[in-house]
Amino acid sequence: MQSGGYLPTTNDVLSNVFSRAGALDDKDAAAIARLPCREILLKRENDIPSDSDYIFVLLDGWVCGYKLLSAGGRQICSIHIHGDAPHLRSLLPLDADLDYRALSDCRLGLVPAQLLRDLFHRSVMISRALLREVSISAGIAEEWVANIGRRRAIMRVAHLLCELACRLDAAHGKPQKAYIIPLTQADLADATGLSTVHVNRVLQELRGRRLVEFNGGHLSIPDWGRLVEIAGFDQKYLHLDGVRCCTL
Amino acid sequence: MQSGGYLPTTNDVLSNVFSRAGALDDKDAAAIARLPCREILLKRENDIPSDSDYIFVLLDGWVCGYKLLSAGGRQICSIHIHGDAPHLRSLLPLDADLDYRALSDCRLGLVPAQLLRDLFHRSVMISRALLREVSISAGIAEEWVANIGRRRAIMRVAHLLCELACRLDAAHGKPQKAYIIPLTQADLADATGLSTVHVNRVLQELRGRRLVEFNGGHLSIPDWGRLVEIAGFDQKYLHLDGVRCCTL
DNA sequence: CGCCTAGTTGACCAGGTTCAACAACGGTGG
DNA sequence: CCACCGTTGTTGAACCTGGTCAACTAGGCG
Repeated sequence: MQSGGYLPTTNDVLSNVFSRAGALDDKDAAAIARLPCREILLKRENDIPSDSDYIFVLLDGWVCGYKLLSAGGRQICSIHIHGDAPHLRSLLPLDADLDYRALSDCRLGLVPAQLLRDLFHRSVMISRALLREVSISAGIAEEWVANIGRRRAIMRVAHLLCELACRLDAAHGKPQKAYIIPLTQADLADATGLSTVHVNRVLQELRGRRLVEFNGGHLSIPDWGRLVEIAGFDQKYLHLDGVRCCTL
Repeated sequence: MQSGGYLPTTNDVLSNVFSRAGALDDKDAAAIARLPCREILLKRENDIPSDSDYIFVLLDGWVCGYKLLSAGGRQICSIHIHGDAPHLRSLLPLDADLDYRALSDCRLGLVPAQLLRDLFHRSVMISRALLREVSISAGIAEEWVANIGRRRAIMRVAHLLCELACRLDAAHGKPQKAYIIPLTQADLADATGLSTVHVNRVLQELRGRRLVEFNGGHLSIPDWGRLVEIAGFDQKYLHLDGVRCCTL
């Protein structure tokens, strides 16, 4: 886990997520602040127990949503950082499509699903916010389809790193000089549809071209402009409105 | 276009989509029935004009959501059939991530976006239904990520055909003997992240193994069980609850 | 008839995979 | 303190899936 001094609570994260679509009124804000939450710690590589009575939000650390294929192999379909609430989708009575796993040691907040569901039914702003979240995550998945389906290996990896850098900038509210990204090369491979060996070679190529340094979970991007260019990256799909993203 | 005698109206389609998450009360049903709608015809290969004042639903024919990449090439990220309302997501004031294009001649229903937005703000059932739709489409996009990222060419094509067959079955309310799928091999290629030449070879292989006949837009599946098996297909992610899908 | 689109085929090529071995590192237990 | 182990990253060589290019066929339609 990486965050500095201050530790956000589960209620903070929920209130932040729900107000992204527009300010909440006092009643909703109070209801969210009153939700009884519980925290748990999870070690890297552990699956998040899927308990349909609770929704988790990510307070600190990294999580991915993944699928194991019958043919063998794993595909990571989504990556989440502190402050994300990917699991909100499970408020709907749809079977879970994804399993979630900790990519780093992490801290999760658990909220009783039924209470959130009640909130969603009562408040227009909250249902709108939820819709917005799910809608954005659908857009990200579609960008991943395009990334994996139609880009070369080097572009794929560059594109993913661009996305993660932008989202970290947004989460911190300002452009970062360097990033802590606790993914292994195997994780990158499973997220980009490549083999770990090839991810390794691609990273060397990116390093050789002075575009990216990625070592031991530490990412730095000496030339953001050129990286964006070769990745074909356009951050619009992330909808990080308001937050100026990365250095231009 | 393919549907037989009866022609659903835009209001029919909306009411059907919105009641998938649970029965609508009389007030909502009436409000939907009262929405003023307009129909337009669109020729194959034409983009659907993106007018943020209107939401389109697909009354007849096929449509895809796609992206053009800066590196060149097109990726189809979603495919839609009659009765689908993919564009509902644009009720949110988020920039459109996808462009939509007719894969066949088709008939669209246009609904004033603001009226739908009002409905969404007033009705819990409708907001829930919308969330459900968007959530399912996110799940489908994630399955596509896994399909393109981690499956061989033959599995990818087989998987896509399985998905389309299931969705057509569901749209018609019962398993079909054969399917009309007006996609070219180039369309299949852009949806699966392959080249058209390779899609051609894969289709020959599938035909050679007596698993799939696909010619001139006509699909038949002599051995559904084996096709599902080699595709690694599991229809759960489509959430076509209630409709028994395809022949087992 | 000529044109355009969709499908088909062959030859060649390259991007990426696979396998295997090894290096670097940190953690753990004796 | 060191030996051992597991994990992650790195390298090389062989291989192969799938891409590219180019030519050709078959229909459909003005």
